[in-house]
Amino acid sequence: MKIATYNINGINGRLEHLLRWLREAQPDIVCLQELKREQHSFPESALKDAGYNAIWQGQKSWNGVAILAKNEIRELHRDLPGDDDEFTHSRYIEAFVDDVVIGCIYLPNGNPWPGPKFDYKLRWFRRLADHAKGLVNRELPVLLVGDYNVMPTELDTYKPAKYLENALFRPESREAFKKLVDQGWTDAIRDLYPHERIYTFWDYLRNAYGRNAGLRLDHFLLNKHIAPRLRTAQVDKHVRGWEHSSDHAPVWIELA
DNA sequence: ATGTCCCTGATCCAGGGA
Repeated sequence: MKIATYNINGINGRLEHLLRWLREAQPDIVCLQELKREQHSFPESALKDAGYNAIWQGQKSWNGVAILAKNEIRELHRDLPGDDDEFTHSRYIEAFVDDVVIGCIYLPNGNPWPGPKFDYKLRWFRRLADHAKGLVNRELPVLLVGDYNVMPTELDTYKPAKYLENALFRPESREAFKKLVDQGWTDAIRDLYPHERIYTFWDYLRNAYGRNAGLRLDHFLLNKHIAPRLRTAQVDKHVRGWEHSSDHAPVWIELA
């Protein structure tokens, strides 16, 4: 089983990219982030024609998450539980697909630090951790997949010193990610490749992709009922090199 | 500070977000 995540940075102008990549990669389940499209205008039929069912939580202009799958999708949540008026962004959707529970995550960016956006990121992180605590020990395979907007360690950025004041690399953000993982999750890519520099994002600025000035922001967290099934992982880096691509590349793992 | 790209809403550009 192949499970992927792709921050598409606007599905409006990127549907053809998505379809092209789906054709070549043939993932079984895909988590998408940054749809930047309203709920009613999601390209459901184009994806259906491509062989994928979908559930999604859209929003005008910003955010937006979706889960695609070749098989039946049973929706569990369209947001993190709780009806706090503070959290109005479309950043989480969760479903039961095949034999797994999968949460699709688009964590707030949080820049600039310090400031209200950074505080919001940490509050959102706490809310995710509260929910994750209830999932990690479920007697089911569970995955929390998506754009965490965190580089967990110095290995996850081409130039750590440059990011010390960046919300994606602030100690508070890294600590929040570590606390989440320490609940009992496996960071799939780091587990398979403990010492390699692996990036999933290259900024549009300053020819970052050409210089391989990347960041690892997109992560797969696996609970103990699925971590032993992990076989391989890959970043489809070439997709970032396509014309008018997203600033993220698709990333996938293969499970036995 | 800068660079680039996507989005919106009001003009063919500015401002917010990443």
